[in-house]
Amino acid sequence: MTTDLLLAVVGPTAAGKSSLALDLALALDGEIVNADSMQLYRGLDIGTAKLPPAERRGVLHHLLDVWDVTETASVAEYQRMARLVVDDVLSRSRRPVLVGGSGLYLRSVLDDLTFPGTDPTVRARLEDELATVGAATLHARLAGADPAAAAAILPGNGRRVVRALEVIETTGQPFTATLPDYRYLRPALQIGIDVPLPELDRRIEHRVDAMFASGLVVEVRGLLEKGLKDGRTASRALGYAQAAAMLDGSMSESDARADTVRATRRFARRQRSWFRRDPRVVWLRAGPTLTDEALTLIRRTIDS
RNA sequence: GGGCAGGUAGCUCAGUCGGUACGAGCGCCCGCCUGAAAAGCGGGAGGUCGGCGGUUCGACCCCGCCCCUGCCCA
Repeated sequence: MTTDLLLAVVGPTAAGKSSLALDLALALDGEIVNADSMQLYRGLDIGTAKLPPAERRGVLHHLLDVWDVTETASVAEYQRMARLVVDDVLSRSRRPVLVGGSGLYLRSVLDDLTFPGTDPTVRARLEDELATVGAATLHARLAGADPAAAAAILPGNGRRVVRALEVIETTGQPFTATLPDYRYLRPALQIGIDVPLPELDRRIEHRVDAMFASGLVVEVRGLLEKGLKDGRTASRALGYAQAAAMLDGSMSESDARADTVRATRRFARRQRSWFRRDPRVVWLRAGPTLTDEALTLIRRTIDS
């Protein structure tokens, strides 16, 4: 009997995670813990498909609206917050239900990941170098300092090369460039929602249309006044970047919409490949019996 | 009816002064991923070059006819 089982609802965007999570939380005395990097932002509502308070059916939601749009997202910070929340929920004998499509964020909670610290000064200097000398040069330097990391990071991936160099410089330790094996820190069950690709693509298109129709552009106009442009992460959110481009006249509305659909589809594929890789995810087909199947699976897991 | 431009990867377009299409961007498929992860990075599959005929050892590139698209003239 596992009383402290952690639940997670995962899968690509627009698969129906929020809805299933809500059903599960209602049936199991659960509380939702957001694991979506963009829903952590205050004000990113329509474009992130954040469930409006009125539709939360009384279920407690954690880790929504905690970052200002100008802040840069950070898994490490999310990890700290999420672990505190999970412990708190469990301490009240409630069941945490993590929901979100940010794979690394999920793993930062479920698995034993430790993120080495960061140093803004070192980071800024390296990013500056990246801009001037290019990724290949920095990768060559990495090869000298940490051959294993260099072998694991592709030379063109400037971002990761910079991060690796930053860690090596600030900690004096080599950079671990590969994720740890799939092993839960504490009992957990990840339920993946499986939606056939053509169907998923259709849902994405409808969702994007609905977002534009229900005021995404107005939302973005307001966020721009709050400094969205200065936000390194939030400004790149799907739909937000496009709506902003539309507002500054560099993109037509129909292009913004089409580009958002395209980018979201690509994103969904990246999510799929991330979650499919994790052998622990139990996939259930989207459909009318999804909630029941999930509940059966959960009860069986708890009793075993 | 006449003139001009053009018809090359799913799309937009390069290209070969005749010698097996060097293609590019986007899209598509697949994968990677430890402090930006809705980000970042990589791999792959797709064209026989509008159609027919001719010239030539050899044509996508030359010639003829035809079809299609756009613009112009009438």
